Amino acid sequence: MIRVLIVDDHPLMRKGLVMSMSGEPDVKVVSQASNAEEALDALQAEDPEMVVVDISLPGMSGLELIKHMLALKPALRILVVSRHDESLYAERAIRAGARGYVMKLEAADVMVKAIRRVMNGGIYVSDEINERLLLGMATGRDGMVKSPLEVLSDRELEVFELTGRGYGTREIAERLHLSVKTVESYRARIKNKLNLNSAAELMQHAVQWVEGEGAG
Amino acid sequence: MIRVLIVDDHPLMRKGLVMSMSGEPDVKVVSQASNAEEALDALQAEDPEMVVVDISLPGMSGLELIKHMLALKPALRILVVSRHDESLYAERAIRAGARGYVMKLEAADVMVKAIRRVMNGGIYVSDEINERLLLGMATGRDGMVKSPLEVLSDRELEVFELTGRGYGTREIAERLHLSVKTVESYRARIKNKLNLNSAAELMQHAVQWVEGEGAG
DNA sequence: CACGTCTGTAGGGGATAGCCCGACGGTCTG
DNA sequence: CAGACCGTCGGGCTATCCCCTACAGACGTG
Repeated sequence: MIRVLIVDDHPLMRKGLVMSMSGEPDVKVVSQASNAEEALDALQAEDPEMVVVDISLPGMSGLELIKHMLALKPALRILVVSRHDESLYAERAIRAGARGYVMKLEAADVMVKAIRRVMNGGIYVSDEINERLLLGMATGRDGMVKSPLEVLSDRELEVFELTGRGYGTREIAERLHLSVKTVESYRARIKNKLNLNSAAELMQHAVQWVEGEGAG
Repeated sequence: MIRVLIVDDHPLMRKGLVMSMSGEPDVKVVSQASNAEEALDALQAEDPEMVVVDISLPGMSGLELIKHMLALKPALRILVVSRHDESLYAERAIRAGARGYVMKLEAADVMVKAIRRVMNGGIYVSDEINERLLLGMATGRDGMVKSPLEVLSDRELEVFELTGRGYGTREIAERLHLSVKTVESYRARIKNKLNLNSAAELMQHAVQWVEGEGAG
């Protein structure tokens, strides 16, 4: 029996995930959470074997959540679902320790397949992503298209995305539970990495990027 | 019996939507579609009373789809679900003829409530959005989103546009040969007119507007 | 192994921008 | 003609920006 915790801020999506697993007699959803705090609580309370987690939680702290959960339970199997088809999110997720990455656009049977693969000790990503990951490893991870996703660190990317969604420095700090000063540091580093000269330019590019990614 | 068509590009979300309605004996999902074309086909084939549609579809936007569907079946009741908490989307959706707007973040019972309200001839939006619409009506305008072009004065629009191009207050002042204080005044008035609460939000909307030149 | 670099976190301090006030003459409109 | 909107600014307080510094852990590379 595989005991699963679901973490997604969309109640309807949680329902969809539950339903997609309902056909599997040996898979049981033991708890659900809608944010990182609830997820960590549920992790302690229910001690599931697997967590299915949306990386785009409010505050986009999905990657952080993965790291925290693995710090608490290193043997935990984590499967990421995301609305992003951006394969670099997958790469980040895997690097953070997740065992699989499934796009929400994919059907329910893919979910089940991914869960089984992960429970058997494997890693599940789409063929396309798999190829890119292998390619990246083979070529020493450079020579691809330069996008914020490539250059920015996890934390920087979170700040970048929230910036693009119209949040101010203070709001971002609150959302990520960081000092305003830390957020300022990230913004400075982002500007540096992306060759931007002012906060206005940073905002502009962040908004454009978020728009283009369909994130939000 | 309310016959419902579901339009969403996420299979899991469709499952969630179906599940959220499964408790209602008089509501039946007769068809599902993952894009606008399928939706229009299903509309013709099944002739449902209601459509639950995600506005963020690939390709043709949900708003366009709504207009097309209403052109074909004017009596159709359309309920929009969206991942955006952006109230601008809700207003656009209602203006396009939808009878309701529900965020995916909200729970299943809200969905059911919204469906019932809409089927009874009403309109369902969140309290917050409702308040904004009423407020808009109370202050003269009919609550519909007007493009910045319509609401803003010439000078305000210039500032808005330059803001969206990534210029800071000082740069704008220089370009327009104005005092920084004057530019600040315009920005304040713009925020007021567009119901924006911070400089970050202003930037965000300005960038989006400049990008799409007012299209949604 | 030591050294540099990247990352995550954060503070100090001066410069700047944002934000809430008010103001004043002009235009347009009911 | 009163009232709203428009273009234009200032005062003054706060928040943000921006540049510097710091430091510990990870990571890599000579």
